[in-house]
Amino acid sequence: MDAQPRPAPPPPSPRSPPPGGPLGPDTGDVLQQIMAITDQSLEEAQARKHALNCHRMKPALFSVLCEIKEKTALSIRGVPEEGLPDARLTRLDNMLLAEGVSRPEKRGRGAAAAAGTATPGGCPNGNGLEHSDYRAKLSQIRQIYHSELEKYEQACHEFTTHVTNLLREQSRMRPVLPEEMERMVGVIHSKFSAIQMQLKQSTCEAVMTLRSRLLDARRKRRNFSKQATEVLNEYFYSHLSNPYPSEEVKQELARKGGITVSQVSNWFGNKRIRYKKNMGKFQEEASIYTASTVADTTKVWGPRSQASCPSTASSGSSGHFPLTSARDALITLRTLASPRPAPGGGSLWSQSRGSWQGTTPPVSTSPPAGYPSGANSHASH
DNA sequence: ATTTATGATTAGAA
DNA sequence: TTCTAATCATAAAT
Repeated sequence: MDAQPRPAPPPPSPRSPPPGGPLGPDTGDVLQQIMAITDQSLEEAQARKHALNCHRMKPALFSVLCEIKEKTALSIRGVPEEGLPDARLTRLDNMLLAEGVSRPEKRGRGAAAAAGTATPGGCPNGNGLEHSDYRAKLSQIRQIYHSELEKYEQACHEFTTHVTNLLREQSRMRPVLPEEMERMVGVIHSKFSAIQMQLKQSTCEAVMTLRSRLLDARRKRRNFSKQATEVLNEYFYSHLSNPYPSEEVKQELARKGGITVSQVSNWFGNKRIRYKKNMGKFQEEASIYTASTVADTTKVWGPRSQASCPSTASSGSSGHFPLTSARDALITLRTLASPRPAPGGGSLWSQSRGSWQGTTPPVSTSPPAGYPSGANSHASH
C-alpha cells in the first residue's frame, strides 16, 4: 500500500532523446524504447510518488486542491445520468429469457444427443428430430453468451477494483470524495453494460436468425422417404376400417419411418381425407399395399427389431390380428373389384369410429368417387 | 409453364 | 385434446 521506500535511483532524465537521429525512428525502435522505458519509469514513478508524498508542501497543496475542487464540484454534479438504454435492455433481456438463452439449461444434454437411434420413452413432443439441430445451435449460442457474459463481468470487476485502488491511492494527494468513487464505479458499470447490451443484441440477432431459418425449413416441404411412405401406407391400408393409429402406434410408425409423431399424425389426417375424397385414385395403391401385406412378406420386412412396443406392432405383416387384417383385405379387395362399393355398405365401414367416411363425399368432379374401378378408368387419362 | 402430389398449417367441431 | 376439412406452399410430374 505504501510507496516502497526504495532508494530512489538517480533520475536519468524524464525522456531520453530519440536515438534514431533527426529523422523519425522506425516503429521497431519506438517499440524497443517503450519496452525499455517501462521498467525504468515504473521505478521512477514510485520514487516520484514517494518524494511527493514526503514533500513538506504537500498538505498545503492538498488544501489548495480541496478548494479548487469545492468550486468545480457543482458543475461536475450536473451531469445527467443516462437512463436511456434501460428499456431496450429490459426488452433484450426479456427476449433472451423467452428464447431460453438466459435460462440455466434446464435439461441435461442427454436427450438431444441421442436423436439418431432410439427415441427415449419420454419426449412426448415428437418434434425432436426437427428441433435437434435447432436445439444444438441454441445451446451453442447460449454457451457463448454465458461465457462472454462471465468474461465481461470479470473484466468489469477487475477494472473496477483497479480504478478503485487507483483512486484510493490518489486520494492521498488530492481530495477524492466517496461519492466520486461511486460515480466512477457507476460510469464503469454503465460502460460495461453497454458492451453487454451489444452482446445481448447480437445474441438476440443470432437467435432470431436461427429461428427464422427453422421456420423456413419447416415451410419447405420435403417428401418423406420411401421407407416412411411404405410404413405409413402399410398401416393405413392394413387398417382401412379404422385408420386411426393410437399414440403408441404413431410413435412406432414414426420410429420406423424416421419421421416425427406429428408428421405421422399429419400424414394420417391427410391420407384419410384424401382417400375419402376420391377413393378411386387410391385403389391401385391400396391393392399394392394390401397385396404386399398378405402375400409378399419379403417386401421391406427384413430383420426387423421389434424390441419396443410389442403389443400392437403393425399387425399388418405377420397377421398378428388375422381377423382385422383379413377383413381389411377383404374390404379393399371388394372395393377394388365390385363395380359399386355397396351404397348402403356402411355396416362394414362403421367400425369403431362410427364410419370414418361417414359424410358423403361432396361430389367430386368427374367420376363420383364411388366407382373405385380405378385401374380401368385410368386408361382414359 | 401448368398441373398434380403431398406435407404442413389453420379454424372449428366433437 | 384429436380429428376434419379447407387451404397453403412447395416438390415432382407433365
